[in-house]
Amino acid sequence: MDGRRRNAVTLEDVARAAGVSRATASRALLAGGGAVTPARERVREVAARMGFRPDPTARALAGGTGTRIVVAVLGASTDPLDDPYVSAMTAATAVAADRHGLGTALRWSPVATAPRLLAELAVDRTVHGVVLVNTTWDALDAVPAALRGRIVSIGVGSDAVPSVDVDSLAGATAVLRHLVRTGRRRIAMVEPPRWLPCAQRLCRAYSTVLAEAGLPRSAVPGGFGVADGRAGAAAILRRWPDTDAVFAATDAVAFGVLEVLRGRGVDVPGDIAVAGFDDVPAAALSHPALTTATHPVRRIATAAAEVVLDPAGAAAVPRSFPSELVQRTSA
Amino acid sequence: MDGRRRNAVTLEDVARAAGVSRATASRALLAGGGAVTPARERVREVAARMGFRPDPTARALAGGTGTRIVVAVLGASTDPLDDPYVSAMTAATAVAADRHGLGTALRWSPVATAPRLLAELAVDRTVHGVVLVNTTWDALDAVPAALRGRIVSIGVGSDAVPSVDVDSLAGATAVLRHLVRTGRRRIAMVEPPRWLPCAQRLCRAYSTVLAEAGLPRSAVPGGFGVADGRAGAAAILRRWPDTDAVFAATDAVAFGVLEVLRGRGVDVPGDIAVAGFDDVPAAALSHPALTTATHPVRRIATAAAEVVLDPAGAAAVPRSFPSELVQRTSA
DNA sequence: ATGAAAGCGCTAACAC
DNA sequence: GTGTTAGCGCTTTCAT
Repeated sequence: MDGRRRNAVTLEDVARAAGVSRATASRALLAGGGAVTPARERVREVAARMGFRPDPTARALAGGTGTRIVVAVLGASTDPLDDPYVSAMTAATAVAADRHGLGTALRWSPVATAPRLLAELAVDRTVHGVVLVNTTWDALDAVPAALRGRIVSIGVGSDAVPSVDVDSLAGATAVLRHLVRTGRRRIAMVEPPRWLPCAQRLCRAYSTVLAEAGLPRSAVPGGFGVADGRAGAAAILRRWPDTDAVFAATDAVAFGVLEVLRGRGVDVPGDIAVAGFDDVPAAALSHPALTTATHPVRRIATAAAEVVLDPAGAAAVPRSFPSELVQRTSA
Repeated sequence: MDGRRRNAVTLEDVARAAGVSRATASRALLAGGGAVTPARERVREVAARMGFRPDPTARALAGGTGTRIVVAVLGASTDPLDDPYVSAMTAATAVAADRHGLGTALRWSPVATAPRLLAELAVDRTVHGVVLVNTTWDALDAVPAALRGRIVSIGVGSDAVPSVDVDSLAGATAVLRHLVRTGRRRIAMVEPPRWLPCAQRLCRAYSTVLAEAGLPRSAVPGGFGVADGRAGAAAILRRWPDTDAVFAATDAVAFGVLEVLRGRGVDVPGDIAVAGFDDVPAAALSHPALTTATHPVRRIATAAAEVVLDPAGAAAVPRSFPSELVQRTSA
């Protein structure tokens, strides 16, 4: 298309200007906290003055480190692209990676074939790091050794795989306590999918809070989507007609619940309170506006990206984020 | 972290197996539709048999082509990350780029400094191509020559910059005709931001359809977001109390309008019909469910990515996508 | 058309 | 610690 682009100022230039070899210049610029030799300082200064920007591509080729961080989404649905949560996560990662001159890729796999996906990523020379979304225990066990140190999980982690997580137990507890505090006594729940480990905390919170309050349990299995909410609501109303609150495992599920209740002329929150989980953009816009638990998706994604982009500084990255009650009008 | 990763099968291996030099093998694999020499065929066959996957990183270093396609978003807001449309676009691009072993980056710039952003991208060796979102005429004029052939615009284009677009004139016309057909006679509009060229088509559709029907115009300036909808609705009700329909330039704006109407006890669609534009996920979930125009965001993003990823095959990529009325309950 | 050779810009062994 | 020497895997002159 256009003439070949050459790099503005290369390491070679910097080295020459600083009066050292390329290798020394390279080390001076790379070394995290090594000794503070005069040469090192000089190189750094010269590089800064000349506006040297290391070429990530060359770096990747020489070092065998890749050029992209891939967001690997495990799930039942065929396209995580329709999931606002996944899109937001990917976009935030794309911003974070950009700051390091790297790119981001989005790949999806059914939960069952996660091991194969991980194996592929492990041998792919273009992948710099991996962010696992919707992590399962099996997936954690299947992480190849070659991915160690450059993979991070959103949700549950393991000895080998660091994680960035949200305190969903606290968030769910806050939501449920809110329901109890506002006088609800027949609190039903549409559960999250069974295969997602970190979602089980919502079930724990449900059991705990209801036990504390001496209230009866009434939970039905569910999933991630609106359809699960519709089915769940129908089942709940059938089995426990005296239900006065529904805790949905995700906002999408809550929307399904709201739809069914509206269809049956049930007043929300008058007759039945409804609470979701996630605080997607639509939550604030629904009618009634959804009471839910909010999560800093952007900060979570940024933290995860940081962990794989700069393993050295990973220790300084916050790994746990809050899940907090947002009280709107549905509950 | 882990041992150096080497490529499974390199071009060198293929060349040797095919009994030719690396250069020949490279050419054989690259040439689009050159002559069909026996050697070329043999190389291709051998490569396929050996499962050769060219290393995008090496390719980028040698050829000066980059490793990532950057989604450059122009806008007034500080973070396009909160915009579901931008997130979806980025995620779809991240999937498309992945198929070519490349990554995606997301970068934002105020409309005013678009030229600077474009200049930066033009000299950045890591960028393979650019997808411009929310393109303005000024931005098109500012596209550096070095970006020619590897930049595509979503929305308006120019001689130098190909575009992937949606037929928003048709979509808006369909929405407005629907309002007229269902008996609305005082149709107001909350306009899109003035600086976005492709959005002006909605204004054109509004003028045309209303003129055709012999109806009076009542438009107020607006923007992209919920707040613009709130302000717009208030202004409209004040100036034209007999309004019986509102056409909002985006779904978010429509949500703002709905909020105000609900607050004033106006029945939608009984008293006033409301229609949006875009069909974001929340549109189907709002109450009343939003009548709007739907756009295949995913296909649009994929097409745009394809244009910059494979300029040779760009001619075969669909460049215009439909904008179609989705009738729900708000109008 | 093909091969030999020269890089792309950087990192990493290896000696000193 | 520093310089020297090899590459990383591919594309692209330049001769032939």
